[in-house]
Order: sequence, then structure tokens, then C-alpha cells
Amino acid sequence: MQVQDKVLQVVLPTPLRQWFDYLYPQSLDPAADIAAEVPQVGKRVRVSFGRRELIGLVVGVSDQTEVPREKLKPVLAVLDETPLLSEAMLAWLLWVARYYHQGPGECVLSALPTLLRQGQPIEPEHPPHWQLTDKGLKMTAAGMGRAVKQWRLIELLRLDPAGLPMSVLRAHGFERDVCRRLQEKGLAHEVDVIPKGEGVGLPDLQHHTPVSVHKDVLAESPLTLNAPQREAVDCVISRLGQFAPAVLLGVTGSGKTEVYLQVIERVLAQGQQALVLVPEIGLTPQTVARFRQRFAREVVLLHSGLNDRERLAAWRAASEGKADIVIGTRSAVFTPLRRPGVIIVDEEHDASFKQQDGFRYHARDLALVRAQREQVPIMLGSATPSLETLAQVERGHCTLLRLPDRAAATRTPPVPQLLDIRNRRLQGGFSVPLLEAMQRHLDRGRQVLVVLNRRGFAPVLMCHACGWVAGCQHCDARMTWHREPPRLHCHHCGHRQPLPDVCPQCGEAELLPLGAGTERGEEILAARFPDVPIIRIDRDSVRGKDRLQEKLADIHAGHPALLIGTQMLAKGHHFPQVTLAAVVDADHGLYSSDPRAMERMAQLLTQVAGRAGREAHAGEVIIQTHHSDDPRLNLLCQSGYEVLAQQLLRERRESHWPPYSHQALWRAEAPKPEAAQALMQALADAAQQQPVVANGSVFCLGPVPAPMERRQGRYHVQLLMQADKRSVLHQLLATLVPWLEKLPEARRARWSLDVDPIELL
DNA sequence: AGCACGCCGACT
DNA sequence: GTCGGCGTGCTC
Ligand SMILES: [Zn+2]
Ligand SMILES: [Zn+2]
Repeated sequence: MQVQDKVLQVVLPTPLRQWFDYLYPQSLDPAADIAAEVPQVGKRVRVSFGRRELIGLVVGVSDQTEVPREKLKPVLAVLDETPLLSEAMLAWLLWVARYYHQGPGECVLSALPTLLRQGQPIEPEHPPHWQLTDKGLKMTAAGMGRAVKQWRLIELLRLDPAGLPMSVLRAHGFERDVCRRLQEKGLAHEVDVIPKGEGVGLPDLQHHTPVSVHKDVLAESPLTLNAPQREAVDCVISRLGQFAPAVLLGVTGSGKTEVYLQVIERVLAQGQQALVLVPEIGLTPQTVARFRQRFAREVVLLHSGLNDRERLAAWRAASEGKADIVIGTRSAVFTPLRRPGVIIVDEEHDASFKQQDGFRYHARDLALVRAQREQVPIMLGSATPSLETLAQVERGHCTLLRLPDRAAATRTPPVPQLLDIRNRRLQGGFSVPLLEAMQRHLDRGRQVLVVLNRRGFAPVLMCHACGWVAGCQHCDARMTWHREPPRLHCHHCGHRQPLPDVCPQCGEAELLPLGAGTERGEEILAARFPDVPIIRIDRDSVRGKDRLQEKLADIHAGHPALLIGTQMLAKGHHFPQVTLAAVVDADHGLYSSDPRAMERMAQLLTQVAGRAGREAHAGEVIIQTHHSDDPRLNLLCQSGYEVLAQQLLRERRESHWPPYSHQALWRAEAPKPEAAQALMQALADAAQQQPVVANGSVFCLGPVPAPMERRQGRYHVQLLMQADKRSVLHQLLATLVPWLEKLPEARRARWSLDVDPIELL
């Protein structure tokens, strides 16, 4: 074995499920490198790959390779001085890739911000500054003669006597060679800047003493906890430094956030960092303000609103340990932390934690695995935990910490009233008793909240003369009628078209809306309650920046108002003046072909009910349905989410559904339905050859056309695999994926694999 | 996935 | 004659 044979194992931005071996760069002597134990693992490299150049990441060093010598290419350049990801982080990411049967490249590189993935150099933590010398300070324009550029640099540096880093100079259009010229003339020099309080040199990944440990943790004093909160905080902090999952079960207003804050306080006091994952719309200015007000430490945010620069800065602050609290949405689960101390997943049941395209990971599931590998406690907070999480409690893998509603001591929470609308006259979905109830609460000067879980004006546009309905030309779906702006919009593929003036089939002009979305609900309520302000909250009405905040502020002003919106309205916000909360239509959750529909509806209804009468005023909750006798709906209203969830869990256990079994969903799509069907059939046949399928350990359902077969002009077919034992299922997937990758026919259709699917669409 | 090569139809 | 369609092969 010769040292020259050492290869670097590099992952690249390609969906291929493998890494690639490269020789050490020609500029680097592997022998010296290895003797000095210079770590290459975790650094970015530029390599030639096929006919292109890519940025990859070194995930391993080996003295063995299966690749014939002549095919090995050297790495073109190593881009980093120090590793960007620790070995532990890399090991976890590679585990994630295996779990989801994804390419290691796509998975590992998702832990890097875009700019780093593109190969941008990462500035050292304290870059040297260019500073004028005394001679430079005294220099005049005349003295510089024809060197205009150099003179302009002198002028710039004069503004900052402390000097400027190269990155700033570059932004002003100066390159290093101009600086060098000044240096040669003795007009400027490079100086190291050492911020006070910090030592010299780059921080060492392994032996880092947190500089912030001596700084104060708190900026304001914590609130006094009630007994259950105290118990919850004590439970978690007594397990710092070990893997300890806990569910924090409590409605909005039960004081979950204060529990998070006080756990984090202890974590920070130990010199460790906290990672907080929140749903897509949960990152409100109020939440962030609460964290920033409490702690005298840096809080960084990672959400979709950041640009590449901001994202890189936040990522660095987290990974270098400068930020003590990292709050982010789904993808923040991949943020490297220098000194992880606790992970918190707020509203853990929220659907936005599951990525629904490409690399279909679930951030809550990954957070659990990460907490286990990092040996830190993890808190999953929710008023309506997912059945998966409740099953973990049942198995004894997860501690249940219950926070009772603090308001419950002074008033009993309202029992939701099921309002049967069979045979009742409806005005755009609203029954007379519901409208009367609204009137009652508005007359008392209160606010009313109405959830209508459908965007737009109407879900269907129909011709009154001939019955024609507007369908999407790319999908098997009806186009949704929108008023502002007026047009037809397909919610499945995004296709838009102008509103027809006349029916394209018969030419008549009488086009009717069928059913109602929030836009029409707003219109109907405005006609019925002309003197009451109506505030609509849905994806369309809060599209602009700050629109949501303006509307929330309007609601908090407290005047009587009707709030109408989609489930967005039910999430996370606290409206003290609301005393009536209503759900216009609970039926689509009841008899859906999706087995998870009931769980989701129960979560929505519970959230909505939690909005009514939070403070001093007695609340009322009304749910319109055509099935007021439905046993599960009644169980939810009478006994609450937890009891219904137990019932749903029993049903899941009996039918061998998750969380009592494990699933993987294969999808194929192609312009021709036969191509997708044929591919999935070939896969099903291949699976049937495997003993685990033949003997029934893994059950295959399909291939079947997807619930909406034609979407975006392509036909979708799916094949579901299910097993009681996860390892059995995953072993099967591990043999089928490479088989399918090599199958020539697989190129005639696009295919993907969804491990632990949630939407079976 | 990208990106090449290569082999056939229908256009300047 | 070539421009361009997409089938097939390969990427250390
Ligand atoms: Zn018509
Ligand atoms: Zn469509």
C-alpha cells in the first residue's frame, strides 16, 4: 500500500447514490499531509466530473478504491482551510441519505448554504484589515500621479482609520493587487484585528472554550412558572447531556414558550447552543422578539425570507458557535452547531416539517435522530401531537409532559357544538343558526373567527345553461375561481387563465360559482354584516411583506370584527377578543380516502376551538357538518384531542397502519400513462421476486394511478410498500433502488421514492 | 441530473 | 446536404 494510493471520497451535487474517489490535489503531498494529520474530511473541493467542474465535499479518506487507477482524477483545489462539517455531522448526514435512499451528495450538501455550495470562499472569522500607514495618510493626489485607482483606494481607507477587510474592498471594486501596490510603496499594510475578549487564532473545532460562557445569559428576568411548567423544565434540564425525548403537550396559552425559554436558559448557562425548529408560518416577529428580549445572546434566524448572504451569515454564526440560539424552519435541522445543547421542535405535528418534493425528509424525525447522536434532550411541543409522537409515548420512548390550560382554573373551556347542516338552507356555506350566533357575539362587541379551509372565491365555476365546469388543461382538477385578481387558478399545477366572459361550450354568459372559498365567504359576510369590519387571512391576502402583521395588529386593536381565513388563521396566533370560533365545513376530513385526514381535521378543529374565549370572556365553538352523528367527531368534541387520538391509534394498530407499520411510496410520472404504469409494474414484479415480499413480510399495494392521475400534464402512478418491521422494508428498498437505477426502461418515466410518506397523493 | 455521442426525419 | 429530435451511456 502506497501513500499515493490514498483517495479522497467526495460527494457531489448529483442525484447519483454514491460518492466519488479522487486523488489528492497535485499541489498537496499526501504523505506530508497524512503525517501532519491534516484533516481533509469536511472540506469543500473543486473537481472535474465528466466534462464539467463541480464543487463537492470530502466525506472520507481511504487507502482503498474499486476504481481503476487510470480513471482516477486529482482534486483540482481544496477550498477550505478548516472543515465546514464535523465528522459526527457528516456521519449523521450519510445516515440520513441511507435512511431516505437518497444520493449522499444531495443530502450532505443540503447542510451547506447556497453560497458555500457554489464554491464561494469563506472568509476567516477575523479577516486581516488593510490600513494606511502614516506615509499613506499623508499622501496627496498629486503624489500618486497617474495611479488613479490606488488613489481612490487611499481615499476609501482614509474613511476607516481602523482599516477594512478585503471583502469590503472587493465590494468597492478593489482587488488584492491594488492593495499590494500600496504595500510596495509603503502606503498601506495588512493588520490582524483581534476583537476584545477573544484569543488569537482560529477557533479549534475540538477544544473550544465558549467565549460567551462568561457573558450574561439573561437580558430580562424569567417569568414565574406554575407547577406543571416547573416540572417540565426540571425534567428536561435534569437530563442535559443525554438523549431524552419529551413531548410538551399544551394548548396555546398553556405557557409552552416559557418552558422552552427556561430550558434554553440553562443550556446557555452551560455554554451550549439551542436549536429551535418552528413551522413555516410560526416564525412571527412576536416569537422572535420574545427570544431576543429574554436573552443577552445572539439569536439567529434561518427561514425562507433570507437572501443567500444573510443565510450564509446565520449559518456561520450557528456553526462557529457565535450564535447561541438558532431558530429556523424545516431545513434548519441540518444546521451544524458547535456545542449543541438542546433541540426544540415547536408544533411538531405541523405538516410543513415534511418536505414534499425532491429529498422528502421529515425535520421532526431527523431532529430526533440528531438529538440521539448528539446526546442532547429534545422537546416536541404541540397541543395536538402527531399519532407518530403519541405512539412513541405509548412505547415508553418519550416522556409526556402535560401543561394544563392556565385559564382552565377560572373557566371551563367551551365544548364544541356540532351544527348539523343537512337539509338546512345555506348562504355560501353559512347556515342561519351560525349567522345568528355571529350576530350575537358581534352585538356584545366581541370578535368572531371563521375558518373556511379553501382559498379563492369558489372552488368551481359552472355554466348555468349547459353545466360546463372550468377544468385545468394540465390536471384532472377543477380550476379555482379567484376574484382578486380575477382569474382561474389551478391549485395543483399553478396554471392560470383569464376568467371567461361566456361559456366556451354554449356561449351563454351566466357563469355561477359552486361552493365558497374565503374570498366569497368574506363577500357574503360583508353583505350580511355591513357595519362590521372583516379581516381575511389566507395565503393570497397576506402575500405582501408585512401584510399579515398589519392584519394581526388590526385584530389586536380589539374592536368587533369578523375574521375569516384558511387554517392559517388557526395557527399560533392569539386573539383575546374572539369569543366565537366556527368551522364552516368539517366534512372533507371525515370521509376522505386519505387515512390521515381525520387526524388533520381533529388537529385543525382543536386549534380553532382553542381560539375561542381565551381570556375573561366565555367562548363558543361551532362546527358545521353533514355528519353530526359521526362517532369520532363526537368523541373529539366531548373528550378532546387526546382521547380521539387514542381511538385513532387503536384503529391504526388494528389495520397495521403507521405508526404501527412502516411505509415507502414509489411514484412514477410520465407524459404517457402507460410509461409510468409499466415502470411501476416492473418494479412490483421485481419486488415480488424478493422473499420478503413473497412471504408477506412486506406488503405491496399497487401499482395504482395516483388519486389525481393527471397533474401538470403528466400521469402519476404509485406503488405503496408496507411492513411491520422497518429493517425488513429498508433492506428491500436497498436492493430495489440500485436495481431500478440500472433499469434502462426507468429512463422513460421519472420516478421517486418517499420514505415515511404523509400525503399519499 | 447533466452532458456527450449517435443515428434517423424534414427542412434551409 | 445539415439542423435537431431523443435513446443510451457515463460520470471517480
Ligand atoms: Zn354553457
Ligand atoms: Zn393544473
